[in-house]
Amino acid sequence: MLLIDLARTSAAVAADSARLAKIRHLAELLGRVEPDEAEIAIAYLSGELPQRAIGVGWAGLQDPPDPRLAATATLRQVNGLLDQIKAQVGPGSQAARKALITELFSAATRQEQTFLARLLRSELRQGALDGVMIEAIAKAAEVPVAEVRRALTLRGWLPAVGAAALNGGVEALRAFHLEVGRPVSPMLAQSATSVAAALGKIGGLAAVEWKLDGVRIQVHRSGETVTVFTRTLDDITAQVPEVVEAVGALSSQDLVLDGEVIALRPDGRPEPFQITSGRVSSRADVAGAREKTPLSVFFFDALRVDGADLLELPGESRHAALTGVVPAELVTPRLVTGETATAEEFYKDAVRGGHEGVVVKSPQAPYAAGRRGAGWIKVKPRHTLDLVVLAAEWGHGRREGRLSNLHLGARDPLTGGFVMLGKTFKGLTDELLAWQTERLLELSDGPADSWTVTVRPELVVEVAFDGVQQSSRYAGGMALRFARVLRYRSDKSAEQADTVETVRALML
DNA sequence: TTCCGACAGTGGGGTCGCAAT
DNA sequence: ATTGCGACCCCACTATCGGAA
Repeated sequence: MLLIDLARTSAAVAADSARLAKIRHLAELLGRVEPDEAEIAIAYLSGELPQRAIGVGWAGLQDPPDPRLAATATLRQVNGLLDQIKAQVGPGSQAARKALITELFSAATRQEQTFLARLLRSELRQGALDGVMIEAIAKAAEVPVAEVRRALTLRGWLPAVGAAALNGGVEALRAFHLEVGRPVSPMLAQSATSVAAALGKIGGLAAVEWKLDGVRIQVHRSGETVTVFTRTLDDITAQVPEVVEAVGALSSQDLVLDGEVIALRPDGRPEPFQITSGRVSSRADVAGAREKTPLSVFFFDALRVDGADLLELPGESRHAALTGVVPAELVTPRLVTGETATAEEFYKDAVRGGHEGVVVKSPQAPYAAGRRGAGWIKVKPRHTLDLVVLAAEWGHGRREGRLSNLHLGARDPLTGGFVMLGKTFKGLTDELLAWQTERLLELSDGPADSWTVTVRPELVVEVAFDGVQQSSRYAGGMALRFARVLRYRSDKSAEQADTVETVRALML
């Protein structure tokens, strides 16, 4: 199959807003792909690379060569070049990758170049990724969608599942099963604004668990071999020997567990997320890092215990299996209750202990691998501040032509100026985007550069955020975590905005 | 007919490893 | 030694489609 076939399909998918039409376009293409190219086609058209990451990003794609006129590149050729690009390491690799990118783009037409650039930047922008591709695969292979979803749950990588469906039908899909050593996409949680709201969504009895501010892990054990995966299924076994030892010490030889690693201080309170994150991603001198910043591990779910797959079982049964093989000190603190007051007290305890909040879980829900299931609902406290807009950046994609990303500042009473605390683009409706674009252009005091408009500091915006973290990026040494806009405060002037002292007090 | 679940898109701060300067 | 880039850790929120109610 030719690359141009994919580029054309992608353009057609982008041009139709209806999901069913997108599915038709994708299924039509999958219906004529050759068996040995199915994996490549599915990967590209769902916005990922079979190589996963190849070391080329936004900067590496600047100044593409002139496109050619005839479309002759095949999927096999393109994918072979991507393999070569990924294989470049060591001194001179940047130039070597650049040369291969030039070779790749020189062999592409204009439409193919556009498709490749979007694919390599992970910005396909065709309104279809895995979710739509699953349906397209089912349609093209003439198998039930549920069969594709089930196989994906167990295999974790859609191109492999899709190729099996196209080439082997339902039987090939049914051959997928949970394998120790091969990670499963972790189940994710929805959010609620309060414990009461979360309990309301679950209805009746619920399990309430501490939400620890660490790194999600999935641990597999087969005999003496323990492997640790992250949320995106990366293998971090070498960075977390504490986890390997803890699971290796359990009596059960055959396990798949879901949990969190976190750096705790000697008094048991959590370190800031930055500390845990740094420790987990640090590959050099793990033993030394471990001395300084030991990791603790807590498990909250079990997907497999001693040969039994538990994914389909209710949450309570999985948790019973977990506590059957893991000692209490390695299990995330948890309470089962139907009482709102009891659950709220537990939540307050967690927050007082320095933790993120809680996850409220349905005792009945199965493990919805790879999905944001309604069976898990997280609740976290929310801080708010009234901050001043210092500048705004032009948006991309559907926000093109709109001022989108706001630079947020707190008042500094000492200087009479403002200290930047970060940016946010979240929480804005289309209506608000239109309004702020107009208003900010009125307040503009000239563009700082081609994508940022600086403004007179007059507009006050109420911002919600999860916490304040240390920052080397901003002059005040602080940055907001997960800032989002709640509303503009047209009733307030900049002199009434919150001050840096208020923010600094939140960091302690 | 209305409601709501699932998905895609739009980007945020921080940290590490690596290659280039 | 420092800098820039890519990848990945944490992530919130809105708009939209189409099936469920």
